Amino acid sequence: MDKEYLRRWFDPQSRSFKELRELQHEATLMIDLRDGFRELRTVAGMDCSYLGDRIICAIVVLDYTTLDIIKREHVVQKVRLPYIPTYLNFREGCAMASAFGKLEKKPDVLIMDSCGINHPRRSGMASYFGAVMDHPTIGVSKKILCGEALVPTEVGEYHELVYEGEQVGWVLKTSKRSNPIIASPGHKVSMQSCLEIVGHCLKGHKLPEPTRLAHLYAAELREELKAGKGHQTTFNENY
DNA sequence: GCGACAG
DNA sequence: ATCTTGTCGC
Repeated sequence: MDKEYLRRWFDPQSRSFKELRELQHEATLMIDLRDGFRELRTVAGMDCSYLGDRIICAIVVLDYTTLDIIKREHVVQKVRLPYIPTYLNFREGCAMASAFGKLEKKPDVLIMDSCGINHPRRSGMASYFGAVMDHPTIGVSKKILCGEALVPTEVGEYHELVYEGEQVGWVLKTSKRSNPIIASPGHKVSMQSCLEIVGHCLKGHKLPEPTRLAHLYAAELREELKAGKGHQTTFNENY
């Protein structure tokens, strides 16, 4: 994945929304929803936080069996696009690709704080990123972007999320007090494996460990930057 | 036109 | 996502 390749897929600069939609469509054509991993030894979670005009992307790699942390990486960049529903991949894509690129050993599967195929154009961040990077991904979010589902009320209960007559993910009740979460296949992960992998990573909290820990790490880095430690922290502008 | 809408 | 105080519950 050279810089030019990443720029083409993730940089929203000087591009119209029509062009961005065409890129999403192009990525969608590459999506494969069959399991594309050989074994599950590691799983990573990736999430972003913001500070002013900067975006902080954090990634945490865990041992799949024990869920212990193996590695953490992050990058800080300038934000290039405001938040616009259904175009999140172009807001956070550059930072995510850069942080992911820092990992010498890629995780067997990557869980992202976003949508997978549960997207109006089947191009949620997890699906778009997975297809472009050709890596197994799963999207986990806290709100439904599109689709409908029965509301699970008992911890452990889950239902199919359906959009335009097709199942695009799952809605799961993961903890007593919190609202259900949504899990959707991104790329190279089947609908069944998506449910099993996310279920395996649950540890009593609302979010699965990979994403929960990445979220905490991103928030931690944000506080460090705010405190002025930004210069001794990793600076990684552009891709 | 109006409301909804991942992070 | 971020801005924010107290508050209820395991």
